[in-house]
Amino acid sequence: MSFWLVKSEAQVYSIDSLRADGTTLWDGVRNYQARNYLKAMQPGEPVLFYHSNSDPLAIVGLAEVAQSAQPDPSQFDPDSPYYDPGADKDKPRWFSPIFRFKEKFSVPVTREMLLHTAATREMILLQKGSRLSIQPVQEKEFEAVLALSVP
DNA sequence: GCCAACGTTGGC
DNA sequence: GCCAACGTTGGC
Repeated sequence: MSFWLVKSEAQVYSIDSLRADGTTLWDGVRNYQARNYLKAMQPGEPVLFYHSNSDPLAIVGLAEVAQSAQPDPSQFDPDSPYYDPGADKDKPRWFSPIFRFKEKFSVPVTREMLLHTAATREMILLQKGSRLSIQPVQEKEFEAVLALSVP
């Protein structure tokens, strides 16, 4: 069982968008390391949902993997901003799991809180220059985030 | 708005 | 295969 964190800009796709949709195909990721993590995700695994480029910067809720990765359809769509002319239908380059909404935290777990908590201070999210939009999270970090989300 | 940290591209 | 130029991410 692995634990994950995904980043999303609140103005683009927020935890409220996910709650409204119920489930969503996580398309458009065009980074190989992130792609490898997406492919490793298994149904039922928990996914922390982080708002980047937002105020507050915070983990705002919890999702889970509803379905493991399938070829990302946007790579084949010339009208999509995520179109990849180098992608081959027989050998897709990019993959998308489906996430399911679980909960929106009543208390957003802010970057500030994470930095000031011993158990979360070392998260990849907080490392200087880390731009990975899909990250593995240690179990102890995951548990600490849930604890912080309880008022 | 700035800029550091990366990832990617393309000329050689 | 190197590396400079460029584009993007994302915190501040």
